[in-house]
Amino acid sequence: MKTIRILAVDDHEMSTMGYKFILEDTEFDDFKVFVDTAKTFDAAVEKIENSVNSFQYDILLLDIQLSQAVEGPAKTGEDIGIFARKVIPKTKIVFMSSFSDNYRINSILKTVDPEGYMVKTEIDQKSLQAMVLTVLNNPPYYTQKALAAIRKKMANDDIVLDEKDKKILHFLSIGTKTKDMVNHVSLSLPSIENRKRHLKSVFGVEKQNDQALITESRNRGFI
Amino acid sequence: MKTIRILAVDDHEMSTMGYKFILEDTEFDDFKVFVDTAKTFDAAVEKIENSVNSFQYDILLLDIQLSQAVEGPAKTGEDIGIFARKVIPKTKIVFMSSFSDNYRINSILKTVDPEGYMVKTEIDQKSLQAMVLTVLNNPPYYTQKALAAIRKKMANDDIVLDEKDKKILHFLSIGTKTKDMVNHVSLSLPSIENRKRHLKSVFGVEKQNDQALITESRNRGFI
DNA sequence: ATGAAACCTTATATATTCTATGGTTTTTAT
DNA sequence: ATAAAAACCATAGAATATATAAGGTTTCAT
Repeated sequence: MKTIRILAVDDHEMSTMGYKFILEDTEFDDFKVFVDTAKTFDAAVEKIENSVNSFQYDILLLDIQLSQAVEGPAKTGEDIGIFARKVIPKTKIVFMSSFSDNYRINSILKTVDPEGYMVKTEIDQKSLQAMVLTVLNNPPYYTQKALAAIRKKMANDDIVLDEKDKKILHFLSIGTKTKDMVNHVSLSLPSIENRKRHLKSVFGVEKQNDQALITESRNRGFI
Repeated sequence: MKTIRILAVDDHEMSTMGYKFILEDTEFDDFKVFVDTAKTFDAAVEKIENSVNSFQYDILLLDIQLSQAVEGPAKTGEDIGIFARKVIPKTKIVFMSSFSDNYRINSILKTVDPEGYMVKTEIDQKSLQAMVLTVLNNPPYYTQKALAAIRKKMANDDIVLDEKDKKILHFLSIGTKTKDMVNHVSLSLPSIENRKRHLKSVFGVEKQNDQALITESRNRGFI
């Protein structure tokens, strides 16, 4: 019988062990599953590299946030995904993330375009099994919370914000004063005001205060 | 026991009857289902209007293409959805469509943002029942083919085309010659050439012919 | 009441995009 | 193989949109 090889990457050993026990104990029709695990970015990359010229994993289960071994730029599950797409493009990638916020999901769906995205609170035995089957045969597999975020994005797909708009929204959301934004956004004060006005009109909160703008951008998944 | 009221709109009576028989025969835990049907745009709108000040439907099942009663601008299920969102915003809307092309799905997801989208070839008893439950309790519900289209869109979300770009791609795909496009796009010939060049660079098919551009835009779900 | 920040307006400057023109290369039909 | 048609490319000037500077008004907190 065919063996499906899975590599589960998560700094919480309990998670990877959970995936391993559940999936290896499941009786699939056409195959059995073997789950390999890795706890760090480096360990995961090494296992992937070793697999390139031999068996190659069928599925990668990636947590997004991994604890850092050394100081420096954060090495996340997203980076593992980007790396894996290059060296083993045929391997299916599924993110297992505690993040259900739109911003993060949107980012992952663009940079890696994974075959699956599961929000951790929605993972259980049944969904894990369904995920494996769907990802292998007829991707993608998204859990409900991921789907809800995706739906929001699709509904607001006509609204396009450039980097400056996003920065303005971000600084606004953390309470930065408009006049202080010139230090962060590389635009003149009137331009920033102008863009804020424009954003308010785009989000349908004309003539309302900044709080309304922040709330609405959050609702639509832009912050 | 609570009754869930559904209005199914489709010009093929076989479809609406199928939904009716299956759903009314299903034993749901907390409710039973009553399915009303309509075969035309006008009949559907009338039933919706009549419901506004009385029971109000819980779910609308809408086919996109409806046969035309009179000549004139096509009145589609999409229009019914837009109308329903205005007069009965709390009613859940699900499209039951033969279209699985990206363009159509993307459009619907923006204009109506329905709680569900089912591609007809994927509809069966089980999926119908799951759809009702999901849409009522935890939307959205999309079938796999719809999901595949949505995934494509999300992965290419950074590429933004305006109306003129879309027209150029469309006319290109139906074999219109570049020089003839000036009659359709309201741009000068050099501008069209320029946009084509730009599109090719955006889609990563620089220095290749138009066929490559068309193929790539199709792959990414823009045509 | 007063100062600070936010908000708005107008004129000018800057940048982007479109067009017109004229050329070169590629394709197509004979 | 060759001539005509279409596609492709480059440049300069026109049109459009966006940013800035300067100055005024409104709003809010103390």
